[in-house]
Amino acid sequence: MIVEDEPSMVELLRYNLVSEGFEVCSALDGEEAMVTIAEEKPDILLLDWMLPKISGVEICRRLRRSPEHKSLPIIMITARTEENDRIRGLDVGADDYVSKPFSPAELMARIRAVLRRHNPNIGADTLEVADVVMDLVAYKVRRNERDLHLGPTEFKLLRYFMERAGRVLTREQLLDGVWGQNVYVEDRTVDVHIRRLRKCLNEAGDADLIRTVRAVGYCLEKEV
Amino acid sequence: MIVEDEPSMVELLRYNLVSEGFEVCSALDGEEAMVTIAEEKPDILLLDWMLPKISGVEICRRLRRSPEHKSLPIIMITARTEENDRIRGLDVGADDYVSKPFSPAELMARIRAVLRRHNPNIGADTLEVADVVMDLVAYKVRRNERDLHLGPTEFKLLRYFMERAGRVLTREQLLDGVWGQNVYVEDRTVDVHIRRLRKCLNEAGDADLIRTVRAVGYCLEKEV
DNA sequence: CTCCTTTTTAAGATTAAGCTTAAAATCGAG
DNA sequence: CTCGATTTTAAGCTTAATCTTAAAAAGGAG
Repeated sequence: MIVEDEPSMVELLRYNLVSEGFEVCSALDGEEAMVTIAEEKPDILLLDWMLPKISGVEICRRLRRSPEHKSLPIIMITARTEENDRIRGLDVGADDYVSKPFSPAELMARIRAVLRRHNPNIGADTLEVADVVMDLVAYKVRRNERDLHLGPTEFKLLRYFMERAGRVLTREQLLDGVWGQNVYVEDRTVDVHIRRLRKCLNEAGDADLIRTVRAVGYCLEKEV
Repeated sequence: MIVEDEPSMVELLRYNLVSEGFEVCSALDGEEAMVTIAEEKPDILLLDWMLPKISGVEICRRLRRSPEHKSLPIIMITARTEENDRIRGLDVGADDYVSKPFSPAELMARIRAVLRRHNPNIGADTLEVADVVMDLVAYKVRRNERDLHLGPTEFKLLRYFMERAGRVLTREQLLDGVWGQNVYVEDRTVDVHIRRLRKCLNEAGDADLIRTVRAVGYCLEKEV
């Protein structure tokens, strides 16, 4: 998520991020940012130091105080190099700082570094849970050196699970996350796709990685 | 529980709360609120300042007077920032105040803060009592490094106990809290589930954590 | 110690949830 | 437009969990 008041900068960043495979959302000022963060639940924040209404510094402070965003990775974008020392001095809890002007390549590198440090799964071009490896660039999934052939929905479903391994997800959450918010399909549909996903994953007689939690939903086990 | 007359606001709040793992109910005006509070017994109230029929302020006052809702946590949602000081001045006994417009993230943070202050167990994603650990995210329970397999009702029952460890709970309270208000089942049914829960908990020959209090109910011991 | 109350236990009936299958509907490539 | 692949729905099947019942055991008062 980009928080930045200058539209041209937003577009520059968005272009670079999207072409690296990220999903991007943005906010133009601090107030909008707080709302959007809650709605979109970003995995990382690119936060401009200077912002209308609530300043970047203030957003950072607020986020660090809130329990569920305490560990949201933040990269601050600051205006001039000379200010850097001062900024780092009055550390507001950002994970990294980048000063304008910066090269997109450098920013991408820093983003990946911060994401990797925080959660090795997000932002990587490959997800790993138990003995399953998902290559997000090649759109391939392997388990135990065996290539799996998944349909589009099974792929998205497995990806959603792998990004949230160890959490029980309700059918409703899965429908929201995998199918989309305003799509109306039956709960039972999830069961069918779970079944297909299981079939592929456990083809070689491996243990079932997807745990059914009766009356709640399903969970991808972190470990075999 | 949300008490708010504007449906779009109710939906926004409900969406955010549900995706954070809360169970949500709501009322559209003060009269309905008083009834629903009695029926649903919420753990916390989000209360709009301005409401048709009985105002939010009045509800707050009434609740604070009533013995069984004296300590029900309340977060007031007020219309404008400028009024805040005045409102806080004529304190009606709410635990916190949030002014519109607010970010859902901020509200969630405040909810968790108020809940934590009131009962450190509710709203947390893991419960610990004696040597039992319940993971509410993964829906797993362990005692002494041993994974327990509980059915849905046993799980909910144990959760209810753990959130109220050390208190004796009547069968009626358990039925209300675990089964729900409008469900009609026999008292004896509780016994059977208690038995099943005990069976799982004490499988490895551990001490019985659930104490029977004759003619009253059951209690989960805080310590072994 | 005895009797009455309450709880525990066990077993069977019922209900609910999830799984499987197949057919209908939809989507997308050629 | 057509065909094949994928997704969705619906129905019946299977299994698990729940509730009830009733008998056995335990607890407490007199």
